[in-house]
Amino acid sequence: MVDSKTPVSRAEAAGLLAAVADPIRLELLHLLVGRTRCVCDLQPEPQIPGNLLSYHLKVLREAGLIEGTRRGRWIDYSLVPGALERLHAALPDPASVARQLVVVR
Amino acid sequence: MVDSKTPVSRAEAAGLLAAVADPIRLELLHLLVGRTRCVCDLQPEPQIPGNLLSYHLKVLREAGLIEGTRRGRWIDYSLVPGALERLHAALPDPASVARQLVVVR
DNA sequence: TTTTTGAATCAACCATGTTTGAAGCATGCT
DNA sequence: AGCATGCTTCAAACATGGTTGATTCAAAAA
Repeated sequence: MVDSKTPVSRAEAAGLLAAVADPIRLELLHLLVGRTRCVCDLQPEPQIPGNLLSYHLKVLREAGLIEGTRRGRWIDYSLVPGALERLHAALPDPASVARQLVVVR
Repeated sequence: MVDSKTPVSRAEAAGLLAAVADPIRLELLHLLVGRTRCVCDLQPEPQIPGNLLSYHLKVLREAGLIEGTRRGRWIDYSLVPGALERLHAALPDPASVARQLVVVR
């Protein structure tokens, strides 16, 4: 039974993975797992200039993985619902290997 | 309980994902799920020149995701055991979000 | 041994992505 | 209004990655 909202072409899947295939962006994603954070405490280790941080947030935003909402002077970022599921769905499913090991011959 | 053979730093994880964040390589990976194939029938759609195919296979090989063994004039490629699991482990775990939704605050 | 086949490698070229520095914009404070 | 803060945007410099064409290599066939 397959997730029907993921009709991902290979190109789309690759694009989604590319958004995350960067140490800084992967770190940002981890910082956002399960919580919302203001840009100001979204600094990875080691620290990076603010405009660079902005750039990487933009890449994740344009990939539809995160979203930001303004709160006064600050902008809070959080994962878009289903973002992690969509990422995993972009990868081949390990379970299908097991199935083939059983069925094929 | 965490998979102990995955002490992946963010940089390592990002590198692994980068190996797969390309439409051609993602397609190659899918072609190898559950079966071994000779390079000659590893042609993605649309077809690509042989040397380019070789290049992409090399990227996947150097990432430790696939391996090739020579059989006469041909070389058979297959997934390295655990390759798909390692890829998924490079992404944040969706389950941990659920946990935080329950535990936090 | 020469030729053919399947595949890898190399160097050059082109395209894309990342980083930097400077400028811009919205919000809130005085 | 004027100024400070938090964040984004822009253009230029730089680095990396993908593609191409030519060459090389190993194994098998002639």
